[in-house]
Amino acid sequence: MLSQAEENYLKAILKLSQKDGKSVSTNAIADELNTKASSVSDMMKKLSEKSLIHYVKYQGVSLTDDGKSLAVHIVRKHRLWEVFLVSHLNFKWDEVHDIAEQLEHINSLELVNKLDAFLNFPSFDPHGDPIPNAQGVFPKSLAIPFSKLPIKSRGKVVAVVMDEPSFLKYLDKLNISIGAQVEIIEVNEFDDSFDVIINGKQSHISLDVAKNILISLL
Amino acid sequence: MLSQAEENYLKAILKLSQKDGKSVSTNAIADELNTKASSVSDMMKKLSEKSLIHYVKYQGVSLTDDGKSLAVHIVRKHRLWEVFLVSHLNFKWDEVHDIAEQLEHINSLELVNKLDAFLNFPSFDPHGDPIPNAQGVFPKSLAIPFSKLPIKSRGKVVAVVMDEPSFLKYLDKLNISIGAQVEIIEVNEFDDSFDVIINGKQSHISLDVAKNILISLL
DNA sequence: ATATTAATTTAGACTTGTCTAAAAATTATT
DNA sequence: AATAATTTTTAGACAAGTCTAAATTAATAT
Repeated sequence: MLSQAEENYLKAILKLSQKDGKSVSTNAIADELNTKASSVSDMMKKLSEKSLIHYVKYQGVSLTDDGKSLAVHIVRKHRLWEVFLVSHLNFKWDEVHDIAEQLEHINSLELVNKLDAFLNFPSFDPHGDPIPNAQGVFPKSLAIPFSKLPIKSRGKVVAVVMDEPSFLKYLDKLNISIGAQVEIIEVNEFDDSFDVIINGKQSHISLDVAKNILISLL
Repeated sequence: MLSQAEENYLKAILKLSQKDGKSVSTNAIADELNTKASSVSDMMKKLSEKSLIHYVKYQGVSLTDDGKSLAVHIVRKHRLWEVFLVSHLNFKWDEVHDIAEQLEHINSLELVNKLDAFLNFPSFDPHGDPIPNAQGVFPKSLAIPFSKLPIKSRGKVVAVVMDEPSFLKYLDKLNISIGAQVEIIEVNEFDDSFDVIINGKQSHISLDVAKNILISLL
């Protein structure tokens, strides 16, 4: 049985190692968890003793198979709860993160699997992030960043990379939601912004925003 | 913001003061929470500092208005989650306690109230225990113990007093569930047991069991 | 290749919640 | 009412998780 703190560290390491390459640095973890590097060092010792991470002093860490499957399971819980909150309790997609952060630590395999069934085994959460199945396997998606969508080809929004509420609310304002049809009509070189069409209506977005929207080609 | 430990103490004090009279003893709390009297003493100081209990050394404790409303809110969450687990996730009534014990500590007023609405504002949980509303008011019920049901008058099971899984499973075996029609046809003085009719079928239960089943007269 | 800078770890301290053992207060007994 | 038994509290210790400040290792720059 892991503590919530330990679970949060595993999750952070998973997230960072999925984003970047292999080994994750102490500082990166401290950043991700808003804690201090010294606290991370302490915890790395503990997780290493439990064989959940590979840890060599000063060399960064990576998850063991055990650690990874625990971390993936936490992500699974987080995302399933997010689906529940949005699709059954009428939360908006920018409101669910903090609550799911708590719910992900509820401990009951039976609960998770029954929730999964109740929700009809969803493959993606409200932000389009993939939900691992009971075996820990992530569904594949061929999404590309909106910023890489070839000019004049049409795509469908399938996910967002960031899930900060402020960003999600901004997307709401732009009328961008999962499933929206989009197209780039022009790239403005001087400020790296895009003229785009969203569900038929012309609009304008920055590179930073475009990078955080994932598209599947139509 | 209270810790889970603090919340559990408040809940225990509420439970004990609802059962017995007024002031709750250190030992009773220790018993209820499977902890030691010395740990209780420590925590009583802390809760008292936060004005959640009235505490005079060696005199037992009682909840303040603040403490009581917090405790009631935890009970509310616990019971709402139990309803969800049984009515939407197909758990049995003897399986939900431990999971609800975890879920009751999830912190989000909005979540609780949306869950309440989603469940259609239930008044009783799967064990027949009353669910306080958002204002902390418990629904009234006129239930009496099965053991006090007058002979030959018919009643309906509305709640159980104990919620230990073993007891609930035993009730399942006897075909006793919330809503079952019951009647006492004879009291056996020599062993304080009852000959009863449950949903039309004759059966036999002990005083201990009968005391833990609550009935409303039909 | 050595000096400087940055990253990481250690040492020591603090908080929360728990425990055991001993002391103090209350309650029960005769 | 004095003593015995029980209950409750205190004192001191410990584990988990965090922090600051100092020390160590690694990386970078001259």
